Amino acid sequence: MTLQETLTTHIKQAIASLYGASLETVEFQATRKDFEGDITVVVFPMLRVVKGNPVQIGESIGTYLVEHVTEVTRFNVVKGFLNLVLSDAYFLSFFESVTDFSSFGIVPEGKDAMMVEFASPNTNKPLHLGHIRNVLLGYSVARILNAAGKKVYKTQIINDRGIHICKSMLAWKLYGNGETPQGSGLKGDKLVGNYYVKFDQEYKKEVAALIQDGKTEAEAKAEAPLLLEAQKMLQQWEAGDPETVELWKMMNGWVYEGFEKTYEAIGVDFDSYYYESNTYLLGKDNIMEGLETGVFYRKDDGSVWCDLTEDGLDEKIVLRSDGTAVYMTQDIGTAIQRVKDQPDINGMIYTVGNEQDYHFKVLFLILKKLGFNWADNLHHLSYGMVDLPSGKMKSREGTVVDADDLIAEMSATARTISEELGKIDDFNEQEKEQLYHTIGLGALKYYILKVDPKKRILFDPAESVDFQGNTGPFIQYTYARIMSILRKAGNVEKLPLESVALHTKERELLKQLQLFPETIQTAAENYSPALIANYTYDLVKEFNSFYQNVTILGAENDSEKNFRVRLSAAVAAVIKTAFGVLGIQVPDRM
RNA sequence: GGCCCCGUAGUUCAAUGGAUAGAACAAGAGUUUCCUAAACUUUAGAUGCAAGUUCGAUUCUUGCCGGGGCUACCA
Repeated sequence: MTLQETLTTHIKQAIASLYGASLETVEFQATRKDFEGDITVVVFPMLRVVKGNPVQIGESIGTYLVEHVTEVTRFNVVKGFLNLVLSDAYFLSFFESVTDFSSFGIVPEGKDAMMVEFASPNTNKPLHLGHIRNVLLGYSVARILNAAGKKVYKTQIINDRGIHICKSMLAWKLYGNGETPQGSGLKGDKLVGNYYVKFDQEYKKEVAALIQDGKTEAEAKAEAPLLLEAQKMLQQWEAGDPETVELWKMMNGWVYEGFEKTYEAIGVDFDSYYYESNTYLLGKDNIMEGLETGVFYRKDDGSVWCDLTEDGLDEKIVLRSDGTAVYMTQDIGTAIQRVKDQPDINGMIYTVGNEQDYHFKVLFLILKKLGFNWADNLHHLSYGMVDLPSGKMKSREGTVVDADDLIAEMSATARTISEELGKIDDFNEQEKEQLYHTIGLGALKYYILKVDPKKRILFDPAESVDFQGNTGPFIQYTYARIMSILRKAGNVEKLPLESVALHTKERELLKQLQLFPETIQTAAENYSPALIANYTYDLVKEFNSFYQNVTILGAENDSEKNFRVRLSAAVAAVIKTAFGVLGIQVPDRM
């Protein structure tokens, strides 16, 4: 039984015996720093069943608890807040009860499985800052769910077909002179992306020329020879024309090699891949079944729709009049296919930008209407756009922040700062590179993950990311400093804690540590890496305050020293776990 | 027009309906004979506007004002 449960039981008894009333629930919160106490009982809600002055009620409950609960040593009441002071023994026994802080808060993986989709790139251009936010969110949510006991499959759907892919293929064919990644030394995705930009440039020239000749803008855009040729290429691809398919395979292959390098640099991986070229015909059968059961209906022109007006949404088309699929058709089919492929999953998370909020609302509703029991466990992990000071990122115009460039820049910043500090001069070049990468990436990941996903991020590459204050490197630094203490402390055997009297700072640290398992659970329920990030920062602040105010290695006696070293080790272990679920590494030295 | 999201210090972010709205950066003032100063301590500074619900509202409701998005037989 947790302390909260114990307290709840006793408070209910107190209310029953003192006032003859019965309480449903008791509300707790952490005591604010300005007041004495560790845990606070909010009296106000009790006024519904107990008539009286909140302060008096608080006083009488407090008196009762001190008498009946050994962990409560004293109390004070401010307005309607009953602040309880807990005994040292309570905190120390919590500390003793955790045998291994490196797995503290982690729930062992159970059978309940989820699939998390993220990344979802197009194969006509490299990954950019927007993808980074997507990938970091998706990956850390996958890890958080896993830490909370779920089995998790990480997947992505790759948009590897369509007119936009044909555009870069066509441009390469016309202007490429057989350029290859091997020959040019360019990363495959970069090379292909260049031709996508090239297509747009040439296309714009053609459009301008046509307008010169007297066409309207709309006509010019529709009739430009390059576009017509790209459309023809798409038809050839769909018809299975060997030459086109061959070109498509080759260029996509280059892109995948490039993507893999980027994923490796970011430090993420996937368990499965879905390709749109395989899934774009899926879903039609499911539509036909839904037509029979009355979930969908057919209009006179032959198109098939789903009427969602009763649910406050519009009518949605799910099959064109010519019988071909739309985006929605595919997503319905893909979702169903995934459950077939991986029958143990009972829910999916889609990491996709918030411009598709409506699409997923509709998708989930349709799947529910189709009667799938897992449709209740679908979640759109929706996130805001990443904007630049110059405005929106547009890949066709080349105004994007490239993922690889950004990571390299972050490492370079880490290098500059580290070299100035000169703390790792004894590292060899390879070790240094590794460390700069860890720090630079840590800065980037933390910067993005600490923000509520719903909010837009304004990212200024020029100012780059800070390394001071509430940042990844600050937390990594604290970890490295603790590791240094532990190296100096040597092997520490556990001494009994009975003689230890808790310092205020030690109390605060223990309280913060205690919150970790709950934080993981809440983060998993809310799909929120930001909660973990902010928790970790609070823990680190607490540790730094402890570190500055208390001597660890030079403590007055052996048992104090022993306790402080073990406490530091516990903090380090929790930082490592917390950052682990965010997908951020921590260095032993920096 | 309809629907959705966001508006908190100069800036970037916090705050299960709870106490005097927390941090960080930038600005000012301090702290290193001592375990890594990428640190710590400290001063000043904010809920877009107006109503409502409540013992209590940054949080919930409504209206307005600002920013963004969706509203394709595109994906």
